Order: sequence, then C-alpha cells, then structure tokens
Amino acid sequence: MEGQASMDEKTKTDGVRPTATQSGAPSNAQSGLQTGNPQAAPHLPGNDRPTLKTIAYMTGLGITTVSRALKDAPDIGADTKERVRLVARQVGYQPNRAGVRLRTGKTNVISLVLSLEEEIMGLTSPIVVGISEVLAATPYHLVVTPYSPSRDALAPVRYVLDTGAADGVIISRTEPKDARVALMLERNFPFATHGRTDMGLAHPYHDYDNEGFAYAAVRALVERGRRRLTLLQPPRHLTFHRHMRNGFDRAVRDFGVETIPFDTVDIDHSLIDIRTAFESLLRGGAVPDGIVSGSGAGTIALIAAIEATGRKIGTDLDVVSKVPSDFLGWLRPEVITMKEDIRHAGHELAKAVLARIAGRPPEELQSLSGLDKAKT
Amino acid sequence: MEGQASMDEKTKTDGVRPTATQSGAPSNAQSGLQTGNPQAAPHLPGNDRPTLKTIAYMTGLGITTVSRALKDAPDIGADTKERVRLVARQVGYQPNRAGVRLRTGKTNVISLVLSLEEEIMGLTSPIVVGISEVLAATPYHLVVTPYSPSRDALAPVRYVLDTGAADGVIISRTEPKDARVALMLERNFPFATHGRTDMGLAHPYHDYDNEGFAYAAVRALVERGRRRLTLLQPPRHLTFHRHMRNGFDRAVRDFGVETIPFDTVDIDHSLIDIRTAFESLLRGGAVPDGIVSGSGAGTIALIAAIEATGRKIGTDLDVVSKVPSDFLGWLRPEVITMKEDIRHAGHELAKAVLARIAGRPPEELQSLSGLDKAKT
DNA sequence: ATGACCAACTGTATCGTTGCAGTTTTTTCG
DNA sequence: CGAAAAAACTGCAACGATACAGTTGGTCAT
Repeated sequence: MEGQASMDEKTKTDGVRPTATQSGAPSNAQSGLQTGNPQAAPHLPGNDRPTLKTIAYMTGLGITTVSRALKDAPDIGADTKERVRLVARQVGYQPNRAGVRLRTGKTNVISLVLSLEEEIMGLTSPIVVGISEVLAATPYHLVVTPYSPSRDALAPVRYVLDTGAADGVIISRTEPKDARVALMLERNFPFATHGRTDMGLAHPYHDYDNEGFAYAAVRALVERGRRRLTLLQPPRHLTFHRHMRNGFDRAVRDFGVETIPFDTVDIDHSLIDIRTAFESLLRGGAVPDGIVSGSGAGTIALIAAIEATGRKIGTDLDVVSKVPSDFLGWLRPEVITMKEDIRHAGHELAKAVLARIAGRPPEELQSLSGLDKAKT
Repeated sequence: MEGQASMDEKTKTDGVRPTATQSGAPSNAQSGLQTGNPQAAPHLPGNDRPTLKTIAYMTGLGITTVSRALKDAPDIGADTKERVRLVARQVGYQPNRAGVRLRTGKTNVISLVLSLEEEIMGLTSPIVVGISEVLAATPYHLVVTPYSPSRDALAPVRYVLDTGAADGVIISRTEPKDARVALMLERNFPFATHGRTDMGLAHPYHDYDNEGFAYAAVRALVERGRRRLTLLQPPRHLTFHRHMRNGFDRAVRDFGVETIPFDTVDIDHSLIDIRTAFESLLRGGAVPDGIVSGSGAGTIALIAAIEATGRKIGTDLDVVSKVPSDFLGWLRPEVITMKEDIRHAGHELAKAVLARIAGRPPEELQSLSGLDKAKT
C-alpha cells in the first residue's frame, strides 16, 4: 500500500499542520493550473480522499450536478443520478464534514453533556454505549462534554448553543425548573433529557419510573413484613427526588406503614458519608427495618453500615435497591434489586434527539421505563 | 434578553437547515453589498457569533491582519495585537471550527476508540472522564467511536485515518502485533494506546503493570500460606495476557509454589461462563487454594463459584483481584484487591496523544503505572 | 536623492459544499 | 413553425479561516 507517492507539481507547499511535526491524514495537497486552460488537468486530489470535484471529473459532470445528484434532487436525470452514485460508491466518496458544516451549519454531532459526578458506579459507560449504538447507523458522531459538578452546569450547553458545536444535545440530572432546558427551548434547539422537568413545557425526555420503583420497593418490603421504612433519596434539587419521594410516600400511606426520616445524606454524597450517616441512624433510637435505596452505589454504603452494626440483611432488615447492573445480585443476593436499564435509556435518548432534529414534535418523544424489575 | 432582532437587508434568505424544522444556532445570515462601495456596511453578521470579519470591521483592520494578530504572528505590531486581542475578548470571538478544519485540516478532536466489550464493569466511565479532564483545558473535543466486538477493530481507526476525523486517536485492548498500531505508525498518525504492543516499534502508550500486579498478587497469596495457585487471565490475544502470565509464572517459580491450570475461560467471558468454569474446577480433583483475578468483574463470578461450593474466602482459599474501583473492598473485604486507576490512565493517555500531536517523540510518551496497591 | 531594506499591514485564492440564478437542450403546443 | 415551457445541467458566490504573495510607507546608507 501507499505506492505512488508522487509529489504534486510546484505549489506543493500547502501542507499545513501548525504545530505538529507529523502530518497525519489531511494534507491539503494542492495544485492545478488555476487560471490557464479551463478544461484540463483538473487537479484531482493527489492521494487524498475523493471530493465532489473528483467525481465531477470522472463523470464529466459539473460539481453542482454531482452534489445534487447525490442528494437525489428532482432536477437531475435518473440515469445521471445512477451513474454518479455508482462512481461515488466506487471511489468511496464521503462528504467532507468540515465543508458541509461550514456551508450549512449542520455538524452531524450529538453532544452528550454529563456531570463528572455521574462517574460514581459508572452510569456513564452504559449510556455512552447505548447512544453510540443508535448513532452508529447514522452519520452522527458522539461528542462527550463533561462539566465538573462545581462549575456551572449551564456552561457546556451554552457553549454548544453559542458555537453551534452540535446539532443536538443530551443532558441528564434534570431539575424541576431546569435552566438548560429553558435555554434550549427558547432557542428552539433539539435536545433530549434523561429525566423529566416540571415547567409545563414539553420536551423530549426519557426517564426511569422512579415513582413506580419506590412504590414497588415499599410494597416488596411490606410483603416481607417490614413496617418501619426509610429512603436513601436523590438530592433534593433533581426532579427525580420528587418522583421517588412521591412513590415512597404514597406507598407508605397506602400500606399504612411507618417512615423513619433519613435526610442527612442523599445518593450524591460519598459512600463514606452515606455509610456514616446510616450507621448513626441505625445506632439511634428510631431504627428502620426496611430501606429503599435510590442508587446502586449508595446501597453498598448502606450494606456496610448495616453489617458494621452487626445486623443481617434479610433477617434484621431488608434492603431494596435500584441498580444499573447486577453486581449486587451476585454479591448480596439478599438485597432486593430492581434494574434500571441505562443502556436502554441511551437508546431512547439518542432516538429522541435524532427525531427532534428531524422535526418531530417533542410530545411524541417522551418515554418512561421501569416496572420490569428483577427481584432476587 | 434577545433585544434588537433587526433583520438584515434584502438577501437574508440564506438560512439553510436541510431536513430540520427548528433552526438552532448557526443560521448563516448573509448580506452585505458585495461589490459596490469597498468601505461600507461590511455585512457584520446579524445576531450571529463574531468572526474574523467582525473584528476586522471593529478594529478597522484587514481580516488577514486580525487572523495573524490573534496567532501572535511576528509581522504584526505589538499594539495592534493588543487591540485585536482586546476586541476579540470583548465580543467573545471563538474561531469557527469548521472554517479552521476545512482550511487547515486541523480538527481539534481526539477520538477514543473503544470496544463495546469494555462496558463490562464499566471501564469506559473513568477513562472517558480522565481524558475529558485533560482535554477540558485545551480546544480539543472528545469523540467516542465504539465498535462492536464482532466487527473489525480496525474499521474505526481506518475511518479516522481516511476521513481525517480527528487529530489523534486513543485505543485500548492492544495486541502484541496490533494492526491498528501498525497502520497508524505507517501513516504517521498521532495516537496513544492503553496497553503495550510487541512489535519492536515505539509508540505512545500507557499501561498498567500487570506483570507487577500478578507477581505481587502471588506473593500476597504465598504470604497467606497458599501453595496451589491459579489465574483468571486476560484473553490470549491481548498483550497484557502475556504480562500477567509472566508475572504470575515468575512469582510461582520464585516462591516455589504449585499452579492449577484454569484455561477454559478468560476475563472476556460472561460472568456466567466464568462462574460455571470455576465451579467445575473447584469441584474437580486439583483444587486451588489461591486465585489471582485479572478483572474486577470476573472476580464477582469467582466469588459466586467459591461460595456456591460452600467454601469461604480467607479461610479455604484466598482471592487477589485487580479492581477499577473499590466496590469489592466494601462488599467483600476478605478479597485482596489491587487498584488499577483507570481515570489516571485516561489522564496519561490524553496527555500522551496531545504531546504526540505537538510533535514530541513517542519514546518520551510511554508510561506505566501500578505498584501502589491498596490491600485490604 | 535613490535604491535597499524593514516593519506593518492587506488582497487573493483556497479548502469542500451548497443555494441561487442562470444556460442549454429538448419537448410541447397554439 | 415559432414561442413557451419543461428538463437537465452548470457557474458563481459564499460559509470562516489561513498561506502566500504582495503593497505601503518609512528609515537608512550610499
């Protein structure tokens, strides 16, 4: 391979590479008698990838015609289109993304904005994988744009909007009144959220049915005879705090059991903090005999606390946990788990943004998952 | 906000948006009397983001001058540079990526190529986070390009090379003779690998010291009096299979203990398979009293097998596991763990590609981590 | 004074693509 | 048969940035 590395004519000094020593793929080889004879030696990008110009030369057509043929425009003859397509396929033509983007503004990029906080217990992996799997069948690329929890969550979104860095955005960790959602809606920018909002504004989302989860979790505990329940909940500022709380409280009311407050920590706290907090709850006066955990990682801290106080899960108390994978099921089968399929969420979210970009109305792009729990 | 949404003159009908209904950020508003009077109403992108043209107009300089001033070129006056920089900062100028990319070929993108297989136990999360943290301080974006294990691992790399989709690539799961590495070296394309190769060719890499890990693991087992050891190893085709195997075998020799073969599965197998295989080993004739596990996820399957056969870790046998996080430490403190810091690997890999892009020689961009193990 | 030289700045062409406004050819029809 | 219309194709300009080859105006030595 490589073979004929024939230097182009004179002006071969267009190779760019600002700081780099190596040259890599794009080399911008350039030649062609610019003004001279109109129909001769039409440049033909040396070893480079084919462009419209290449195909135009090969077919004897104009660049515009080729462009329009590949777009299946109505004013191009059927046989011409066929011929162009054939040649394009033959030479492996792929439109230059920079060219398209410069001209049309279309980036063919979806930006996944995520909090570094989500790293805990790796929600990132499966969501990235899920999104990728959908995008793989499209011309879209996935750009991951993380922000540190300390910084403004709005910043990355604003960046994308201001620079037009992507055609669509996926965000997570939504709040009831979410500034990012407000901003993107105002600018009419395609996006989808992992989690709902509560602003009376329709937008694409995918969410796990946390209310259903919490309700089912309480029921499971009650069925095991537990009557003094508590909840390791999401941080108050996120939308799904309310959902989970509602489900929990409603079930508690419905089943007529007692609750023990456990408000000092939430699932965003460090495992150490959660463990410490739960341990002191367990050593205190009002001790729960059942706990619902809104996070797989948090559950690990709870387990540690429980065992540190000499209690036994399944005997002294029961734990129901939402989990992103089934590690817990392997290591602590006595914990009741309900799986949240994050990869599936990735699929849904990706499909939603794409549909939104294609112009589908937001109302049709909302989905909820849950209920199919895997008890152990 | 929004305020003065003054429509531009006549030719404002350039707004593009092929398929989309919504318009989003880039709108390509365009006007300006093209030929007429040379120094008048110079277009000034309506509400859009500023370009070099904007700054040129504001400063009264030429576009070229502005471009060169912002690049700190030597042929621009010091005070002019200062003035340009000021205005640029003032209007929030950010170079249009498509423009730069089209002209120079520089994408400002790093492509992370990963196997969907890696999803297991989420190595993806921390490596993405680690890379992002480094790139955050640069103009680089991170594009995630996964490939399904069934498909050709070479495909995504070839794609990047052929289309110039990125300035640098990060790959993992290297093989001793790695086709991707060969290809990128041949094309002199900047990249870094997570894992080494064995082709006698220098390239940037970061690797975990799997040999050291395995050696230390065996020592830890021997110190606990274990003498019949086995290894849950990486798949044979990956480079670190040899490393880990070497460390294991050398330690076994050095400490004069026995080994039990366990070759039917490797860490890429499903947890079910691993568990089944290990269970049948445990129920067989030659039973190990110590096992070294090359993967945190795999260890979970091993534990399950051990407990299913009524054995107790720490008593009947010991387990040493490499882990990416410390979940195991929380849930099975009796397992001896050694942490592989994947996020750190992300840092190193990102720094390595960037340095390579900047022209630093590969030999200087190789790093190994390990040894700082966290025993429990 | 006059040419050489330098510092500071600018115009033009170009990357690949596409919207727009043609142009050429063929067909249709009064 | 000639004009209008349709079909098929094409050139130009522009998106934003930059390499290159100037241009301008001044300083200095001869």
